[in-house]
Parts: sequence; structure tokens; C-alpha cells
Amino acid sequence: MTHSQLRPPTMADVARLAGVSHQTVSRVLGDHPNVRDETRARVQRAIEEMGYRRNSSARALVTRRTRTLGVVASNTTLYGPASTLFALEEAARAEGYLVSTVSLRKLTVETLSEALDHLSEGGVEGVIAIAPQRSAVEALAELRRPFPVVAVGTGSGVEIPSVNVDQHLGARLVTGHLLAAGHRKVWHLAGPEDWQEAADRTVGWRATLEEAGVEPPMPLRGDWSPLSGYRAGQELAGWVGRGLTAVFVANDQMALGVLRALREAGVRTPQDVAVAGFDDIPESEFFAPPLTTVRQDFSTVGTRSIALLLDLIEGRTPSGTSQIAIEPQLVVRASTFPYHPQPGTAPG
Amino acid sequence: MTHSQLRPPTMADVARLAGVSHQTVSRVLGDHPNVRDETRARVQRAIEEMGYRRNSSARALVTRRTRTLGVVASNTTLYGPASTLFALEEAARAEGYLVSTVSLRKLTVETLSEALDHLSEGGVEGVIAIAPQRSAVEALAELRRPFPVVAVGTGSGVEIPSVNVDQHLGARLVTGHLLAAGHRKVWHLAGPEDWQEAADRTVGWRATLEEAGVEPPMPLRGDWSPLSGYRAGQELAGWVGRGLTAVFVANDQMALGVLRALREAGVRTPQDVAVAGFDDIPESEFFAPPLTTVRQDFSTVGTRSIALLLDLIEGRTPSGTSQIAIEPQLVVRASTFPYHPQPGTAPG
DNA sequence: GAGGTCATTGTGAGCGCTAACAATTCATGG
DNA sequence: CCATGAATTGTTAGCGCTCACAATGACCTC
Repeated sequence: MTHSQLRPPTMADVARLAGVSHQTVSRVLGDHPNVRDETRARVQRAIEEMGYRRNSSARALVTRRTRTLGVVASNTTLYGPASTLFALEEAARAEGYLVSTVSLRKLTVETLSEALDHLSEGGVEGVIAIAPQRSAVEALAELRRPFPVVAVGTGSGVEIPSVNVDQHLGARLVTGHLLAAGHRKVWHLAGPEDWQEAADRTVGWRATLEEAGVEPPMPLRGDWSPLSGYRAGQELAGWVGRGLTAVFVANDQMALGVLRALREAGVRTPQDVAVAGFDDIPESEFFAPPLTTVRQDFSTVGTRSIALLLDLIEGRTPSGTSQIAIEPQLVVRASTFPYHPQPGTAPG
Repeated sequence: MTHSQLRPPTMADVARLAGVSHQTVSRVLGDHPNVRDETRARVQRAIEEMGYRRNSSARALVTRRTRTLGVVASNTTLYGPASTLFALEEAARAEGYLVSTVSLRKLTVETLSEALDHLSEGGVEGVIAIAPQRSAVEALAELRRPFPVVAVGTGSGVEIPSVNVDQHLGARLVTGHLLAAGHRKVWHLAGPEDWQEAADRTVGWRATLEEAGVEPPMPLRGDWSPLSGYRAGQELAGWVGRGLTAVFVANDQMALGVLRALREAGVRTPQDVAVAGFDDIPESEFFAPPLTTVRQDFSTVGTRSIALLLDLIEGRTPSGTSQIAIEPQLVVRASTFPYHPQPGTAPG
């Protein structure tokens, strides 16, 4: 940039250089059809020469559109939230929107409220809330919000428009798979009580067992972490030989802990106990043994969420309902099946 | 919100309701001291009643500050980038800035250029580029940028201001640890050629061996994925019994693949071969066996990067140099040591 | 009680842009 | 050759806010 002036050039500066009015510059920038080719070229040359860029604030002020969306999330270093975040940004960018993110350590009424305020100060036109904890959803419903909000991962039983992977179905797929493989009963290590997705997975597991005429055992509970899975795994190891042959773990990270605990207890997977997870994190194919799990289509979650939010922002009637469910997919690997496929050629 | 008017209320509306001038409202919002308590309260009541929020565009237009920073990153679902992103946003928010992110699938001149344009249209005051590929750094250096840019993960040999974890030191810590544990030689599975961090880790490993008077073997190369680690692990297994007793793998995910390949080849870790990784992803403590690795302090990376960028934006002379290096930390676990600590009580 | 100071409040301008409208140019047909 | 209308360009008025400055009034000092 050769022109290092204190103030960046304005449209009027460009207009002066090109010998036209500022409005003509605006028209060139806005791809308005009624500009003579010769004029357009002259303006473009001036823009290039001065390194001119439109002032987004001035533009936003008069158009009343910032073309910015907000996202509130927590635990963004986990695979699920990170993937959702990525998909959201990509989908928003495809629609010409910028995404501002607020990543919280904890989702509470206070932090959520501050996050929405912060995004509001930044002028977002709408917000996606990745709010898998029930408490967060309640907080969200209560907060007064000056823009539309779409929730992701809250489950479908909320009054806020939401997009979800069908956790219930995912749990049914896993549990059904284990029953079909000949297991009489399927144990369950659930996620944190406050998480809707954890609850939905538990409900799906229980329903599948009950429909098969099996009395569901008492589920254990973890906090999604490998460590909590390890502790639960030590407990589960005590039940081997007393009817325990299969465990549905509510996420892959805890499943990793369970696998380690079983291994240390001398329990073989899958010969003695089959283990299945949920999420299909990239590592799960390389666990010992490779993990059967449920894959969620985050990319679709992203595009559907953004589409729904833009409908809301632009006052369109959302196409269809405001509660969108996305089907997950079962990925069968060695942890539930006495057969070791080569990596990269595993089913799914 | 009970007041569902078409136009949101303006400062003038609030002023009218409170019986003051718009300027007084502005003063109340800006915490200006010279406002009578009684007046301040009246204005605040009016703000509350109307659900008024300052228009950020109008504000930004006149102050010439959008208080928004941009971040460009790729592979944001990986632990490292995701952690950096999280730390950056948190640090920026603490300084009152909003963060807009662009997550790329691939970093090339084109995608990087588009990303910077997109952020520029959004009015960011500066950008952090998480650009670990060398090609990206070159692209970054060439692009004309209307705002300051700070690079993260590019290594220190660039003309752009940058913040980095000292990869070289990390590699030295691991390699030195393995030598100290009695291994004669340390093999190496490197990351992708184009990544500066991968190169730095390789250089650190090689230097440590050479200083110990050991001829470094030819390093293998992977692409960070567990699968590439698995393939390399199969090759490494062939060298067991021919002098291979220790491997430094350039990241934890590949180390996971190596562990699996060794296990499948009947090689025990750490009894036959010690394996160390890099990154300390949350899962690595629960690998089979728990993985010795190098922890990077992403939180510090975040705060230092933001501080540096804000210095640049606000025209302050950056405190100290513009090339910031952060020390990593060795985390020793069972994969390099014939001792199984309980999870949660492992060193580090 | 005139003059000065300070705290408090109000007034006017203008940030850089787009939208609406006005003005100009140019081609075309009777 | 001028009326007609379309294409092109210019002019004006804000968008909602902050900044600089002006005005008001309370309180003090001599």
C-alpha cells in the first residue's frame, strides 16, 4: 500500500480521483447495472489505486444490516462442539455472513446472558446457541433477546427453534445392534444428568431394551471425560461374569476410559464385553480395539441451523417446522464384533 | 420484550422519554461522571423500559473502532487449533473485543486472501492468523492487508509478528527424556513437510541426538492423522529387534496409530518400545498405555497474541520483541516408563 | 451583589455510506 | 428537429451516534 494516509480513503476521495460523484462509486461497488463501462473501469482503477475499502460501519448504519451472526458455545475444544462450530461458520460464510463466536467455560444464566450482551454490542443480527445443558436452555428461554436465537443440541422439547441430531435414534441403533449381536442385556454409562443429549441417549437405550422385553439395569453416570469412564469401567469390570456382556457408553471419550479399565482388569473387548460409544471422534477408529459408535452429521446441523436462523432474521416463515431433527448413523467396528477390519476399510 | 416496534428505539427516543437530551443518554451509557444521580436513574429507567440498546454501527462509525478482531484458522476441529481459538476468544473478550472467525478447510493463497477480505468487509481492526503451514505464511506475507496481522504457529523465522510455542524445545525435552531413560537411539515419526511446527520438532529431535553423539535415523513422515501413524507404526514394528527401542511421534493422534500398530504386531509398549507424542490431547492419558507427551500452553498463546495484536492496532510499540516464544512442558506417562500411575495422579 | 468557578445539561456538526429523487445525456421516432 | 423515454449521473437527506463546544445554574469568594 503506497498511500499511507492517516485516514483511510472514503468514497468521496475515490469519486474525486475518478471524476465522478460518490454515488457512482457506490453503484460500481454495488454492481448496479446502469453504469457505463468506461465509467465503471475508471472508478475501479481509482479504487485499486487508492486501496479503497468500503467502511462497513457506515454501510451497516444505513442498510440496518451488519451481516454478522453470533454463536455461543461451551467446551469448544471437544470434538462435537468444535465440529458444529466449524460447520456453522462455513455455512454462514457461504451466505455472506460473518460469524462472531463466544466460547464459554460454563453455561449458566449469567455467562449466557453476558455472552448475548457481548454479541449484541457487536451488532449481530441473530445467534446460534450450542446449548446442550438443560439449564442453559431454560436460561435462554428466559432471557430477553433483541434478535432471533436458534438452539442446537437442546433436544426438541423446547419452545425455541432448534436443530438437533436425533440422539434417541442413535441410542436405539447402538442398543439394537448389541441385542442383535446376541447380547441378552446392555448396560449403560450415561452422560451428565443436566445434558439433554445424555438424557435422550439414555431414554433411547431404555426404550430399546424394554421393547425387547429386557429389564434395563441401573445406568452408571459419568461427566463425558475419559477419567469418569475409567472409574465407571472399574465398576463395570466387577459385573463381568454376573451377566455383563455389553455396554453402551454415552460418548467416545468415556468409552476410551472404560476400555482402559476393562483391559487393566483383565477383561477382553469384545470377547468378554462389547463396548460401544457415541460421537465417532477421529481417534475412535484407533482405540484398542477400534470403537463401534454413532456418527453425527455436523455439517448438516450447520447448514440447517444457519438456514433456519436466516429465515427468522429475514422474517421469512421458516420452511417447515422450527424443530429440525437430523439422523445419525451407526458405525460398527471391532469393539462390538469379533473381527478386526483394517483401518481405513472399516465400515462407515 | 413488550415493545415490538418496527424500528428499534434510538437514543433520541430514550432521551424524549427521560426528558433529557440524547447527549445525556450517551453520557449515562458511557459512564461519564458529570451526570446527576437523579438524572442518571431517570435515563436508566427509560433505557430499561424501552429495552434500548446502542446501535453498534453508528457508534463504530463515529468512534472509528469496531472492537472486533478476526481469526483465520484451518483444521479447527483438531485439539491444537481448537484450543488456540478458544484461548484467543477468551483473551479478546477480556479486553472487550469481539472475535470473528473464519475456518478454512485448506490454507492457500486464495482461501487466505478470501478470508482476509471477508473479515475486512466485516470491519475487523486486526487479524490473528493461525497459519502453521509454511505456504500459508508466505501467502500472508505477500497479501496486502489493511490491518495488522499476528501469526500463530508459524515459527519464529518470519517477518510478520508472531507467537509460538517453542517446538524445538519441546522436541528436545522428549528426546532427552528418552535418552535419559537409557535408550541408545530415538526414532522419529515427523508431521507433514509443509508444517513449520513439524519441521521444528524434527530439528529439535535431530539436534538432541547429534549432541549426544548419536547418528539420527531417517525420520518417517505422517500427516497428523491416526491412520498415518498406524501405517508408520507397521513399518516401525519391522525394526524392533534391530535397534528400535524408542519412538518420538510428532503428535498424539499419530502416536495413537503407532500404538495400535505395535500392539497388533505383538510389540509391547513400553517394555519393547517406548513411544512419546506431542500435544497432550485429553485422550492421551487414557491411551494403551497412557502417553508421554508435550503440553503446550494455549491459554498463554492466546493472551500473548491478543496483547501483541492490540499493541499493533493501538499504535503502541509492542512491549519487547514481536516474536514471542512460549515454553512447552514435558508430561511423562507410562508409554515411556515401565510404571502405571493411576489416572488423575499422573505427573503433570 | 458582581464576578468567578464548577458541575451539569444542551446544541450542532459530521462520521461514510445508501436510498430516493432530480438532472442530465443520449438515442429514437414521428 | 423536437418530443419522448430510457440510460446514466448527480444531489440531497438522513441512518444513530459521539465529540466539541455552548449554555445554564448552583455555589462560592471578596
